[in-house]
Amino acid sequence: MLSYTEENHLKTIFHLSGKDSSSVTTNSIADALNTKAPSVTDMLKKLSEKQLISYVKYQGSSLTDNGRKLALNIIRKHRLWEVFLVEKLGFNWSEVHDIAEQLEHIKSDKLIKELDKFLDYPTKDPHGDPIPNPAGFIKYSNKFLLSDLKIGDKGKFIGVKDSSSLFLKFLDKRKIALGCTIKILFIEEFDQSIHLGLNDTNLTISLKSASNIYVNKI
Amino acid sequence: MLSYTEENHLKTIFHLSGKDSSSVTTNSIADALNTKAPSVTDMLKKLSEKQLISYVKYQGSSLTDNGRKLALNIIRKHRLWEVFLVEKLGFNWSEVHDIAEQLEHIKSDKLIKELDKFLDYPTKDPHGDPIPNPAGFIKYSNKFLLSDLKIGDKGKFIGVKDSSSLFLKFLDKRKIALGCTIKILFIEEFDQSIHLGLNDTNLTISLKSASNIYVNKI
DNA sequence: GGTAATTTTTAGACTAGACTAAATTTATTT
DNA sequence: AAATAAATTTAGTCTAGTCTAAAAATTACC
Repeated sequence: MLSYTEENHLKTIFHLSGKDSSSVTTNSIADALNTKAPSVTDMLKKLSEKQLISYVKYQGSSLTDNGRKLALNIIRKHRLWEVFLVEKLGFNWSEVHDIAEQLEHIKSDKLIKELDKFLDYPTKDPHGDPIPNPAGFIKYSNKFLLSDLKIGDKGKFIGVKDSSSLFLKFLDKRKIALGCTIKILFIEEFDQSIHLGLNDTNLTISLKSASNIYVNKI
Repeated sequence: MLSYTEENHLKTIFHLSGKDSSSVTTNSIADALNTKAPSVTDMLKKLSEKQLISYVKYQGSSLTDNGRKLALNIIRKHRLWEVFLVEKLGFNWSEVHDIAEQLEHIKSDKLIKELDKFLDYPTKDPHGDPIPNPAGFIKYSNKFLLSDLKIGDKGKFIGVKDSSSLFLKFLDKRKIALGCTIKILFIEEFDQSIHLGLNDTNLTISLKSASNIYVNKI
């Protein structure tokens, strides 16, 4: 049985690792968890003993198959609860993270099984991220921030990061709607503002706005 | 912000206190929480410092108004989650306690507000116990175990403690159904078996069975 | 390739919560 | 009312998780 803290470390290592399960530095974990490096070092030793990560002093850590499976189970729980909060309780996307952060640690396999059924087996959370299946398989999405695309790239608008009504109005005014296709035409060197092609029209948005828009690369 | 352990102590003191908020012994708390007396003593000092209980060395503890309010809020959360598990996720009464025991500690006022609305403002949990309102008011029920009634008492059958299918079949066979009125006719001195009046017929059940049946005294 | 800067680990201390064993207070019994 | 029993608290120890400061290893740079 893993502790709250052990679970959070596993989850964080997974998130920092990326698709290739690459090695993660101690400091990056500490930053992500709002804790200090020595605390993380202690935990890395512990998780290594339990064979959930492979850890080489001074060289970083990566999840073992077992650790990865556990991490994905926590992420599965987190995302299912997010769906519940948004779909059933009427929460906004932006409000659910902190609550799901607590709910993900509730221990009951049956609870998650029944919740999954109750939600009708969703495959994505409210932010568009894929929900791992019970066996720990995850279908990686090709979700990117619009600001991370290069000139010539195309993406389909699937979500926002900051869903304040101010930003949603901003999108509305420019006719940027969920599902529409966006093409990067040009990026200003000076301020990284982006010229987009959208529905046969062109427009320009700031880096700040582009950093709030998620797209599936196509 | 209270810790998991502080919350559990408050809740336990409430449950042991009864309607009159009477004083509770250190050992009884330790027993209820499956811990040892010295651990409880430490916590009593802490809760006393926070003005959540009044604690006199060697004399026992009782909740202050503030502590009572916090305890009732935890109980409110516990019971709302139980309703959710049974009504929405299809759990059986007997399975929900341990999970609700975890869920009751999730911290988010909005979550409970929305859950309450989603469940359509229930007033009782699946075991028939009243759900305190958001202000910390609880309508005490007159729920008793059938085995605690005296000769001549009458009760309305509202629930069972052990809801194993074996026991439910036992009730079925004797036509003891939710809502029916039961009168205590006589109690055998030798083995405390109970002679009941039920729908114009009489029957006898054992103490063990009577200890599994909840009624509202009428 | 040696020195400086950075990262990471070790060492040692702290807190919350738990325990055992011993001491103290309260209750019971004769 | 003294002696014994029971309940409760104190004293001291342990673990998990956290931290700061110092030491060690790695990386970067001239």
